[in-house]
Amino acid sequence: MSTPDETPASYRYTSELAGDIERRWQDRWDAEGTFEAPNPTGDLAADDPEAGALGDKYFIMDMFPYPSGAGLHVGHPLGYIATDVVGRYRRMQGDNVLHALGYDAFGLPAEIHAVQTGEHPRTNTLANMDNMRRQLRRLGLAHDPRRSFATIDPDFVRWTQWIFIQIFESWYDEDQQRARPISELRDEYESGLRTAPDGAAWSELGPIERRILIDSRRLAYVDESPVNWCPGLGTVLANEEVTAEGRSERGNFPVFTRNLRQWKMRITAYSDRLIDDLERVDWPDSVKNMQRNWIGRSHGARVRFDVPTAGRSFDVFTTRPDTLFGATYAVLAPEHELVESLVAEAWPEGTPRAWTNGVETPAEAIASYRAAAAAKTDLERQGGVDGAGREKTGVFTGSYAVNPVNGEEVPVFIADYVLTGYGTGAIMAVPGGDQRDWEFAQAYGLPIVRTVEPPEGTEGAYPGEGPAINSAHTSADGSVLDINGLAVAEAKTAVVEWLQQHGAGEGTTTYRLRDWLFSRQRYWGEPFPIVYDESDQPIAVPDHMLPVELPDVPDYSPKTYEPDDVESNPEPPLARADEWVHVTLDLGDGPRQYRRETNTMPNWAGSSWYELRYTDPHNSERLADPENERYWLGPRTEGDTGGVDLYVGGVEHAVLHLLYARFWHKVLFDLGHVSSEEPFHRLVNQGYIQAYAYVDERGVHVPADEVEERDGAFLHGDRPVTREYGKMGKSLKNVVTPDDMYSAYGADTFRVYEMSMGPLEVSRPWETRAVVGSQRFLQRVWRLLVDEDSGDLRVDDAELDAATLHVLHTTIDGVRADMQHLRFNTAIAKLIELTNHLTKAGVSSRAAVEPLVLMLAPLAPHVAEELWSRLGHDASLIREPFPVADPAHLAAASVTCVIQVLGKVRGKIEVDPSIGDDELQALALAEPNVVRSIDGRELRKVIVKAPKLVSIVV
RNA sequence: GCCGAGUUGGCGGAAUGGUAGACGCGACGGUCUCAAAAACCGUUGUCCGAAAGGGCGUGCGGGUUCGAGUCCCGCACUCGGCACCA
Repeated sequence: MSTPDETPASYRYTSELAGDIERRWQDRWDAEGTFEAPNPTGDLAADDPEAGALGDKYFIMDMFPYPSGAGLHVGHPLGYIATDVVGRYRRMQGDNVLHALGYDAFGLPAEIHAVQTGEHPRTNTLANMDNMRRQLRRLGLAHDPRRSFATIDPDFVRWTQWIFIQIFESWYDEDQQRARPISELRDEYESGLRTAPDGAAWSELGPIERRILIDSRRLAYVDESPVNWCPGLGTVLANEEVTAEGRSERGNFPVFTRNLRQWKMRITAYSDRLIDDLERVDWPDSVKNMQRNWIGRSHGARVRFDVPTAGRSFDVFTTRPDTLFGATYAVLAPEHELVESLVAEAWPEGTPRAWTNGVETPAEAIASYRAAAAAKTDLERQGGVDGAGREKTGVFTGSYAVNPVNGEEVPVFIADYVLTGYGTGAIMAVPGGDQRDWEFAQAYGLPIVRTVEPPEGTEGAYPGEGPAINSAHTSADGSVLDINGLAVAEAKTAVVEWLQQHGAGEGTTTYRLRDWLFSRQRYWGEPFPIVYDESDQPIAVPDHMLPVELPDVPDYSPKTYEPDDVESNPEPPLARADEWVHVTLDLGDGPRQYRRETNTMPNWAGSSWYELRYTDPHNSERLADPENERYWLGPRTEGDTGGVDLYVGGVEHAVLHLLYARFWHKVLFDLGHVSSEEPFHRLVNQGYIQAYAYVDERGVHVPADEVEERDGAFLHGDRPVTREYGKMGKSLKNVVTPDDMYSAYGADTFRVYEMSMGPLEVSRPWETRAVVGSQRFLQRVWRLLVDEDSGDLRVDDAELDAATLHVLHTTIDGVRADMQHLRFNTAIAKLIELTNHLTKAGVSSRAAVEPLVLMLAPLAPHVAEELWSRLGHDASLIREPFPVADPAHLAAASVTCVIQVLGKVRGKIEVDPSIGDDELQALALAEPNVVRSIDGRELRKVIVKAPKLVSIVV
């Protein structure tokens, strides 16, 4: 039992006191609308809008969270705290800061929960959002609460669907390199300015043919083509959602390539702009590289190979037209559309048995090879995760094609090492220059011709640089192509030129990127604003009928199948909602029967445009008023892309969300709906907070907080356990929540600790026992200002001594620089040094502690506000100017000069900062230990960098 | 295989080409206390030395420089992305 005289100081900065302070200030901020950012126009405009009164803007965004049922662990807020520190710092610079947080609330976990419980996914999602809001509010984030939203809000869905319609109602004009309204394409067809790809005139087409022609050009279109079908999930998936192992990113089910009729978005039209505009944004190189890689632009040539016996030709794509003389056979992907027309009636005389797979006729051999390829998962087809050493298989078509540069007849194979969908789905095979072709040639006894001189001792294919060899031919018409001796680059140019002149090919560019598969067979997503009429062609739902809301259904799951059931077909849950699917609508020509699209959008839809909605979250006329969009996102200088000033989030979205959002934003830019060309101007990837987990000898995880470290060993009770490093998660029993930190230390300590652990971009392990260091720091600051026993203010108005002035102003200078560059860890270190100096010097002067409190405010806002108010200020410090260093106090009274002899430090002397070179050299040479080190040797060179360094060479 | 990032004490991490290890955790010693906790003060890369001082030290091997964690060349390892992409 404690007695009164044992009671600890009642005004110590404990977790209880911190909690009281934090809750009090959070309530006050809410009540006063402290973080509301005024808009130029609309419902969030300032009450007394003077022209230009808003000041400079700064728009900060976090990658918004998915409201998971598990709630937050201490890793989640890292980025939110960092952006909050920046926002608070910018406010103290006088900026109008837009910072808010919404919720990315459609998605699979809620749907799975709904399937299991029968509860509508909205119910559970809203409950999860409430819990997250509570956890985040306690952090004291300076968000404008009026601008929060969730992607499932009917108002938000309305504009997601509206954007879909914009994309649906537009086409990509390759000449102008931009999207244009589809009506302008129709006009061009009608006026004869443009003809259909097959040359048919508009006037000759029937109404349905016209619609099909137009529909085929839309940026959002329905298409039957190979897609990733995942029977285990019952849905199709985008390429970006399939792992390298050919499985679904969610659930890890096998994925099969199937021809299915699905919605796609023509993101490939933007390939060049998506690559080129990366130069114009301030993003980490790693993310830029991942996007470049993913889009996969490669320059090369398209070469036409004629097949005289079939009266057909096919194009191949190659990045190495210089090796064309070494093309000794050609390969088509098994799915290539020309395969059937190239298959010979019978095997030519003398066909090697290996080429036929022992089958009687080419048709049968091809059919069985194609069937076998179709039944394989992508992984099986690739023969393993590692590309090396995959066994090459294929079968001869029975036909020969003509190599255009030398007239040689080369056999045409199909083989599954050639992929449909990349390039032209057909290759010229150059075994001398490509390892895969080499392996195939070895297996099938095909000739190998080297066309680049390999280094001595080369075995196998040589894909490198070198002079061209074996590469000359004189055609029947007497024209000569001779590239022997040329280096690769020149040889490429020469061959492409020759191909162009002879109508046999041309230089071209291909991309790895495929169009974005946009439909999902799920319930919990945005319905498509699309209906079909009796001709089965899609029609956009008119704007005034938006949003198209999800119907209530008894069963939220799509039909799922055995994970490896290749023959299964997608069946979305909405297809079973008969009354919703079949509707009577008046689309301008009287009430008619229509059928609704029953797929839903992928959960990337909402995050593809949410940056826009923050700027004008309640606008019911537009997705954002142009004036508001221009103010917050518009370009600020000539050539600037515009976009969010700072976007912080995990690197896991490098090629998913960030690519999709850029694509949508560019479409909206082309169509004139936004003034910015890129959504996010500056991107920072925060690291992950990781954690140790412990496994006992049975391989079972034990609670991490019960493990003790003794003599380098880890023990759970008396049982030894082994340590693993990785994620924080329930199953690993190593979760630490923000709530744990709030109650043990308070939100400010938690914030300071997370920011002090290391650079924002770096992943690091969580260590709860180190948090106390940040608490001690805040306690020392508190103690500088407040008497722990009486609670009285200890601050006086004494003048600062020179040493304190110097420390104070170098700290201000350094902290400002660190804040500018998001180096919060070193900013905190400097604030700790200042605090320790003041503590040691016994200084509690207002002239020192006021700047300290202001500098602390972005990092530990609650305790800073509390101290600021105790210092006698009535108003919040949120817009108080951040301290500015006085250059007069940046120079120290004395400087430590380092004296090196032969590059080694041999002495240190304290000198006046304004000391001259000659005087300093004399002092240095007189220093006893320096004299001893020189040991009478002759001075060959003395480098003096006054006042910090003298370097002596003997 | 290709592309990118990284490798510094027991741990997290600091260092415009100029004192390597700021700041914090931990550990050790001390003050206060009957005692403990908290708080506060001090020590803490390593080896030799009583000390003064000296040797070694930023993944490895070279180089540039009066001087290299930092710049250049080569290599190893770790992490991330892509990958039968022609």
